[in-house]
Amino acid sequence: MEQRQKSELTKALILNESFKLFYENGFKTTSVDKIMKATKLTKGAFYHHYKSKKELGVEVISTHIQKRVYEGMIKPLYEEGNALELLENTFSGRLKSFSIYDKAHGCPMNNFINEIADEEQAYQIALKRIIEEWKAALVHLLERGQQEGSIIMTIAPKAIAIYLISAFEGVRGIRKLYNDDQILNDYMSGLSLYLTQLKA
Amino acid sequence: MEQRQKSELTKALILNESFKLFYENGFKTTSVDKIMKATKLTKGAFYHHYKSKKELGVEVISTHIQKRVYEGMIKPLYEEGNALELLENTFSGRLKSFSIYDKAHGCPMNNFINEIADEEQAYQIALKRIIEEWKAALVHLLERGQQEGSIIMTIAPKAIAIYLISAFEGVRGIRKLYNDDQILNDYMSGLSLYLTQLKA
DNA sequence: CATAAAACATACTAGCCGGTATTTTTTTAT
DNA sequence: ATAAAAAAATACCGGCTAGTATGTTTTATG
Repeated sequence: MEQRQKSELTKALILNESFKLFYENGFKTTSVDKIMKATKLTKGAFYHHYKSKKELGVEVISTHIQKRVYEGMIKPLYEEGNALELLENTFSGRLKSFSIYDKAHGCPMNNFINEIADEEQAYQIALKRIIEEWKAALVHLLERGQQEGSIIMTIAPKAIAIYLISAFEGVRGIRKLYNDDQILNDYMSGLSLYLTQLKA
Repeated sequence: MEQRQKSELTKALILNESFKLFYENGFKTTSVDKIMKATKLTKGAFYHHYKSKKELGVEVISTHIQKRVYEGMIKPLYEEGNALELLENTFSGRLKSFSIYDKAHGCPMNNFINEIADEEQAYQIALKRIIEEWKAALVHLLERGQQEGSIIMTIAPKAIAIYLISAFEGVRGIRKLYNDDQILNDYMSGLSLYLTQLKA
C-alpha cells in the first residue's frame, strides 16, 4: 500500500476506536494500550502517529465529535421551512434517532466537557469551537424566524440559543440515570411548549 | 477522644476531602492514596471505615452532594411567595452565588452523572434520588402556581420541571469552556424569558 | 539495487492504582 | 490493671499507566 494512504488509514483507525472507547468508558480511563489493542496494532504505532494521548484527545474532539454534532444538530438548522418547526424537528428528531447505546452513554461532547474541560485549555478550545458553531446556527435560524414574522420579536436569539443547547446537553446527561425514555419524553414536551411560546 | 466520636470525625474528614478532590479532579482520577494524603491519615484508616472506593463514592453522593443540591436548589422552592418569582430567584440566584472556583468546576452532581452514572447502578440510584427529589419540589411549586392562578394551566408541570433541571445542569457544564460569565448571563436571560411565558 | 525514511513491533521503565495482610496504637469494658 | 476490640499505620501485591528506547519491516527514491 502507498505510504501516505497507509498512514492516513492507521490514523483513522486509531481515531475511530478511541472515539468509541472514550464514549463508552470515558477519556481518562481509556488507556493508550486499550485503544491499540482495539486497533490490533501496537503502542509503537500509536506514538509514531501521535506525540501524546492529549494530542489524540484534541483530534478526536475537533474531527470526530465536531462532525457528529454538525451532522446531527447544526446542518439540519440550515434547511428551509418554518423556523420553529425546524427547531423542534431537529432537537426532538435527534433524540428519537438515538439507539439505546447512544441514550445510555449520553452526548460524547457533553461527556468530554464534563470530564476534562476544566483541566486543559487545549480541550477547552476544541470543545468551545463546536458549541460556538452550534450557537451561531441557532441564532441565525432564530433571526430568520423573526425576520419572516414567525417568531416573536421580544426574545433575544442568543439567549434562546444558549437555553436550547443547555437543556439538550443537560437531558442527555440526566437520561443516563434512567433505563427508560420517560425523561426524554418529558424533555420533548417541555421543549415543544417552549417553542410554541416563541410563536409570533 | 471518645471512640464513636473519633470514628465519625474521621469519616467526615474523609468525606469532605474526597468530595473536594472528586469535584476538582473527577472521581476516577482521584485515588484513595490522594484522598488519604489530604486527610493526613493512611490507607489503613480508609479501608477500616470503607470497604471500597465505590462505597465511598456512593456515600459522597448520597450525603454531601444530596445536601448541597437540597440546600441550594430544593429547599428555597418551598418558601412562600409568587411561584414564578421563586423559580427565577432560585435558579438565577444560585448561579450568581457561585465563586469562580464553583463556576470553573461545574455542578458536582452533573460531573458525577456524566462521568460514572453509566457504569455502575449503585451510583445511578444515588444520583437519581437527588434528581427525583428536585423534580418533585419543582412540580409541587408549579402546581401551586397553577392553583393560585399565577401560572398558565396549559403546561405540564413535570415537563417544565425536567426542562428547567436539564437547562440548569447543561449550562453548568458548558460554562467550563469559558473564562467569563457571558454564557451564564445568556442562560439567565433565556430562563427569565421562559418563565415570563408561563405567567397566567 | 542500494539507501534512506517512514511505519510499525518489542521490550522496557518508573510510578500509580485498588485492595489486602499484618502490626502497632488507642480506646473501652470489666 | 488487663483483656478485648476498635482505630490507624506499615508494608506489600499484581496489574495497569503514559511514555521511551531500540529494534524490524515496509515503502519511497536515487
